[in-house]
Amino acid sequence: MIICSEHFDIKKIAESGQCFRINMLSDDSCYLIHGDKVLGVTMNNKEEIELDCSEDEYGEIWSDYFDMNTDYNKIVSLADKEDIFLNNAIEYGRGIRILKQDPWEMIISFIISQRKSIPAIRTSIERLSRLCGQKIENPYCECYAFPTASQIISLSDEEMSSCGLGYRSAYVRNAAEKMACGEIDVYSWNSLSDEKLRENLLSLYGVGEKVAGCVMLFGYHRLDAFPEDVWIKRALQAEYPNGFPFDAYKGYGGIMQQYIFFYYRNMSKQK
DNA sequence: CTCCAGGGGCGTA
DNA sequence: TACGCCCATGGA
Repeated sequence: MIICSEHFDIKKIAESGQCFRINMLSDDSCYLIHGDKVLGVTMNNKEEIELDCSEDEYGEIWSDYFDMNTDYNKIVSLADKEDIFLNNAIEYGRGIRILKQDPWEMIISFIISQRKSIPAIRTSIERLSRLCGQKIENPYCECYAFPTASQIISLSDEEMSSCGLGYRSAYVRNAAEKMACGEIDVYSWNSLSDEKLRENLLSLYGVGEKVAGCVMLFGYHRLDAFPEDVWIKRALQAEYPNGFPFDAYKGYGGIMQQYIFFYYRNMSKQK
């Protein structure tokens, strides 16, 4: 089916560091893996997006996954008109959305992400899924769902190392053991307050402030979460010597964070 | 408080 | 081909 939005650029979303399972086939075409589904996405032109699914499946799964009920025009219009940097970042990143991804997948993915580049994270997650995830029949690729906790704990240390997890293996195994034995249920954390959710995430071995922030934003859709990695820290230091106006953007600071991250990182790469 | 492991991708020579 | 650089967290 076809959807229309000026805030939907799957390539920018794929490069924005929030999702590691979008595989670009060309500049405007890709497939992505979510749960036990694979979806083909093609950008026919700037504002027309073709999704390879039925209207029913779109309504049941993808509309929510792509967060189509959030009005990005309204949010970006709230940016301070005198903040040239932020307005440039928003214009440059137009099309980025915050996806609603699976909390369990986000916890493990961002534990793996620490001290890794985006391509390296993608490689590790692909290997892990291939090793123990459920195979998904689809017309695009040999695809495997992101593994469950019990699938992960079935792996030997050697198998985990073969995914390039390095010292993160112990973090991943610890979280999977807690989840598999029922000590924690990350899906039930959806109902918690931001503060309690952050506390629970930080209690996991290998999860610090930055990883917790990413999981809150991308796995629990807490739009106030503002994960600060090195790029964001550099951007805020360079562009907001008096501090970023968090209070002015209460309720969607995480969206501003995505625009700033994408813009600043790409500007730095250019030179 | 400071220091540093650890491993894969990437830019540079 | 080879080398240095990047990098989030826990633990010494």
